[in-house]
Amino acid sequence: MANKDLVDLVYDLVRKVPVGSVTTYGLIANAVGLKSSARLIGYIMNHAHDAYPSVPAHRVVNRNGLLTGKHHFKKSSMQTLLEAEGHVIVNDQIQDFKNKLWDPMSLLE
DNA sequence: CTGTTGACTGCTG
DNA sequence: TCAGCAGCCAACA
Repeated sequence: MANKDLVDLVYDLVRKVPVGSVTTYGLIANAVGLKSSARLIGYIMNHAHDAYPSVPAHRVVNRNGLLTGKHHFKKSSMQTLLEAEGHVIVNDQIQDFKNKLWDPMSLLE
């Protein structure tokens, strides 16, 4: 098992986010060891469109549960995708966000 | 090689 | 409570 690039590691982690749950940039950054570099996650997710298999970037939001990256979804709206998975979006924000939040560290443990 | 940018977060005033 | 600033790391010009 060769060491993957940081980008691939983030992709793989996001793909493992369970349906009906969401995670945050900060938690992902922490899970890959970057801890304070949530911005990198955002930058990496920008490239996620070119990643294969496709990365469910719509399950990744900022720590407030706000759909900060929805503007980057060209085909389908981020909100639509989340609602299709059972999430409730109001004012670009996930309702009951804390209850739906999934910590990637729990997978690594 | 150097500087800028970015789907963020946390602290400080 | 709200607004502003600094920090973090990688990719691109």
